[in-house]
Amino acid sequence: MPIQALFASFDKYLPLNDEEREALRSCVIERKLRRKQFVLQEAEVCKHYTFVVEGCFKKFHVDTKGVEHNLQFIAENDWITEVDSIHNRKPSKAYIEAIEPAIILQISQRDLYDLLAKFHKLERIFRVIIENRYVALENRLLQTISETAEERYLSFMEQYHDLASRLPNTQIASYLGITPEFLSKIRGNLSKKTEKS
Amino acid sequence: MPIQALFASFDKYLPLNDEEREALRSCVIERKLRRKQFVLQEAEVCKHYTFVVEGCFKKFHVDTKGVEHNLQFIAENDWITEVDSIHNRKPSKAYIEAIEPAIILQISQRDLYDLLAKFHKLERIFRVIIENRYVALENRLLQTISETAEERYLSFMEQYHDLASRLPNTQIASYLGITPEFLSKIRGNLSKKTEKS
DNA sequence: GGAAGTTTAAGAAATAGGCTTAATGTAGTT
DNA sequence: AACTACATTAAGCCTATTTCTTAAACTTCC
Repeated sequence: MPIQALFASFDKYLPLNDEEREALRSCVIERKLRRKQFVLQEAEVCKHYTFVVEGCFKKFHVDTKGVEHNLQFIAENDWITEVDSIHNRKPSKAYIEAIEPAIILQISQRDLYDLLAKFHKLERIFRVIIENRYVALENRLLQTISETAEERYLSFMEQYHDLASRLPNTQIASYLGITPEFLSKIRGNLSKKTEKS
Repeated sequence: MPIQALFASFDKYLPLNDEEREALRSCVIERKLRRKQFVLQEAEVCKHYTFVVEGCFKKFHVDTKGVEHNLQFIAENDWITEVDSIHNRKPSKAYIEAIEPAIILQISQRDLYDLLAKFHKLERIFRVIIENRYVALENRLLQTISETAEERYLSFMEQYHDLASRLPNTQIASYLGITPEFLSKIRGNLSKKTEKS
């Protein structure tokens, strides 16, 4: 049952009681997605908080020259959040797309607000979720600002080593802000270095 | 009274009642800082949530080569938050330093946790505060990733135009990830462009 | 099994942004 | 008020990092 994954994820923060579980269960919608399907497209207002049960997503932005920039990868037991769009009802600046076939659980903005108002515990859990996201994002910014492409690649591999093998290099390159060819060059250099030593 | 600024800031999210105000007042500590004083230093564990009543701060990171990278500026009616450090009791990776003489209000981590546990409304306000921070940070990342130095400068001026005049160029350059000399070059180019048209 | 997409490779080319120096300007401290 | 320590602008040269290009080999997917 996919919803068990959601409960388990919450329980890591604070264990839920039956009432809270029931309330959650009654407003969660399950969806299956194929590769390349979108959860959210640019200019659309995000209507759901989305929990990933299975599969992997990329969140990306298309710049004025038409180039895609991967902002984030989201996989199992993690939340897809387009914070500005869902809370402030603004059109999204980003796309969110499935890289693999996926199962997700969605809660509508309306239902989420009711849940947060009714259960202090859920409000807390969602505060902590967003805090964790904030920390991850700040680390990402730090890396982007102060590291070379090679260092960023190494940081990425360390942080996402489980995911890395599931992702095509083009996607990783877009995350790192370089071309796939250059990523390949970096890998070549690194394997030369390790051979020597 | 500095604490009025804090109440006013909260009231923008959700109006506080007397009990909540009293609880807040009883655990808030006021501090005055001079230029170049630190609120937090690297490797230190952040012990307080800090609200800026007056003055302006920079949050920065020093890389392996000793170069400073400004992550963020924080001014009046905004919160200084070192999320990872305060919540997970980890040593901070960043420094937070006053650029101007400042007045701040601080709540200890312990007191904050009590407040959040006791008052659902405060939990909500702090959730929304961190969400807003997240949105700002995501925009910053987007700019860093997909814009040229000149575009980043223009975005910065748009977003922080009130602050910009209070900040020395060296600080702005460090935020943009370029040298002060190059920032000066960008400004020169831009004023040439506008002269022509 | 064939088409479409990925990865590696390697050399040439572009350019954004750094470095240096120097002269002038501005603020903070005593 | 004067001294000092930073900040800013400018200009020319420079180069490290990436991109671009082409091509061949390898995968994955329907």
